[in-house]
Amino acid sequence: MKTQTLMFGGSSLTLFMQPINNRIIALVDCNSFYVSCERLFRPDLKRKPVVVLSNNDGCIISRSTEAKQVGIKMGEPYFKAKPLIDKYKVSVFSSNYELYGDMSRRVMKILKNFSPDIEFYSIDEAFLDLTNIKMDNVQEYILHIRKVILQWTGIPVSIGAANTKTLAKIANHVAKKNKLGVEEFITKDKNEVDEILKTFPVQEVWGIGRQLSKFFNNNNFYNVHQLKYVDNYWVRKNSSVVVLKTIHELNGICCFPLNFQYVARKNCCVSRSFGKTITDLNDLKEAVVMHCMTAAERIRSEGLIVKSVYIFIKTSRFKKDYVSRVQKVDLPIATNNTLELVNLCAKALENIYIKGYFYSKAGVIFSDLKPKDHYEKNLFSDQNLNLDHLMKVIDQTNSKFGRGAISVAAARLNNNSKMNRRYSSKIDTSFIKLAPTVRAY
DNA sequence: TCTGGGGTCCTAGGACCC
DNA sequence: TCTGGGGTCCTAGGACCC
Repeated sequence: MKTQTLMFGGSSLTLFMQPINNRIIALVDCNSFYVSCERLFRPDLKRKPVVVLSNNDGCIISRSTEAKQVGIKMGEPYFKAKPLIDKYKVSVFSSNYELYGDMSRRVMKILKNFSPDIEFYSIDEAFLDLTNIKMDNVQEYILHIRKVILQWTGIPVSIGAANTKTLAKIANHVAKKNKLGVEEFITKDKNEVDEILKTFPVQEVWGIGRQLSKFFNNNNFYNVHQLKYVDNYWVRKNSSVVVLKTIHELNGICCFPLNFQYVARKNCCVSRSFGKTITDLNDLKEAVVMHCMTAAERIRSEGLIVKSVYIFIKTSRFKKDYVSRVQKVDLPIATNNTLELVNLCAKALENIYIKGYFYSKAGVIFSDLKPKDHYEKNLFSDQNLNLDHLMKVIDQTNSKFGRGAISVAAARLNNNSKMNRRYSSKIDTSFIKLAPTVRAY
C-alpha cells in the first residue's frame, strides 16, 4: 500500500492509499427496501404509493417511487405527511424488522455467490469486490446480478460499479435513475464521468452531509465535479481528514478499503420512545430493565462482555423544558450477566430520575464492549461459571419459545411503555406461525 | 395529540503527568 | 511581579451513515 504525506507548516499528515487502480467495486443497494419487502406479500401494491413508518409509527423511513413523486419526504413525521397520504391514498405500514432482516439475509446470501469478497454494509446495501472475477463485460455482469436477485427474492436492486467506494455510490445514484438499474464508471473515460459529476450537488456525496455541504456551498462549491478538483491543502486546513479522503476517492484513489471481515461492535444501544409519555419511576424502570435485558442478550449472542453502561431518560426534544438525564456506570469486572446488569441499571435510574417530568424515551448503551476472553481470569471467574450456565439456558429457552418466555420480574411490560405499531403487516418469514396463508381455489 | 433507532469516527478541550 | 511546555489519555459532542 502506498502512502502520501502532506505537510502543513510544522505538522504532517500521512495518508495510506491504494494507487489509482483497476479495482472494480460494485455497490448493490435494494430499492426502497422496506417498501419492497412489504410489497412481496401485497402484489396489489405494485406501482402504487407506499410508505413504511419508523418505530412507534413516528416518521416516514421508506417510500416507494410513487410516494416520492407525490411529495412525501424522507424522515418526515407521519402526522405531518398525513394530508398527502390521505389525498393520494398512500398505503402505510409500521416497520416489521423480522421480515426485513430475513429478506436481507436472503439477498446477501445470493450476493456472496457473485463474489466472496463482500462487505455487508447495511441491511439493504453491500459492496462487492469484482476485481478478481472473471467476466467479459462489467455491465453485463452487474445486470446479471440484478436479474438473479429480483428473480430469486422479488427485491429490485440498483448496482453501481467504479474503482472506489465513493464513486460506486455515485454510480449507484445514476443507476437508480436509469431504466436498467445499473451503471458502471469502469469503462467510461474520465471526461464522460466528469460530465456526470457536474450534475450532482455536493450533498449527494457519501460522507458530505448537511453541515459539510453548507460549508462547501458557502465557499462556492456546488457540484461534485468542483469538489473533485478542490485544492487538497485548502481542504485539510479548513476541514477534516475524512473529507480529504473522500476527495481522493472521487479522483479514483482508494482511501476506504472494503471490510471483508466481521468486526465486533464497540457499542450496543437499546432504546425506545414510549407510545405515551411516562412520569412514574416504576413504569420507567420496567422499560429500562427490558432494554437492559435485550442488550445483554444481544451481546451474549455475539460473545461480548461490557465494561461501562450508560442509562438515559429524556423528555420530548420538541417540547419546552427538554430534559435529558444520563448516568454512566463503570463495572469493576466486565460482564454480560443479565441479573447483574439489570440491578445496576435500576439503581442508576433512581439516581437520574426527577419527579414531575413527562418522559418520552428511555434506553441503555453498553459501551467498551470486548470479546468474552479479553480480560484475564480473576478471583471471581469461577463463581461466574454457574451464572454463565444460567444465562445460556435462558437464551436457549427464549429462542425456542419466543422472546420474553423467561424474563426478570421487573420487566413486565405494561401498557404505558408499549410502542405504537398500528399498521404492521405482522408477517415474519422466519417464524412459521406468522407466515402468510395462501388459499388455492 | 402525534416527531425512530442504532451505529461509527473525529475533534476539541480538560485533566494529568513529568 | 513573574506562572512552561509537551505529551498522553479520556470524554463529550458533533458530524456522518443507514
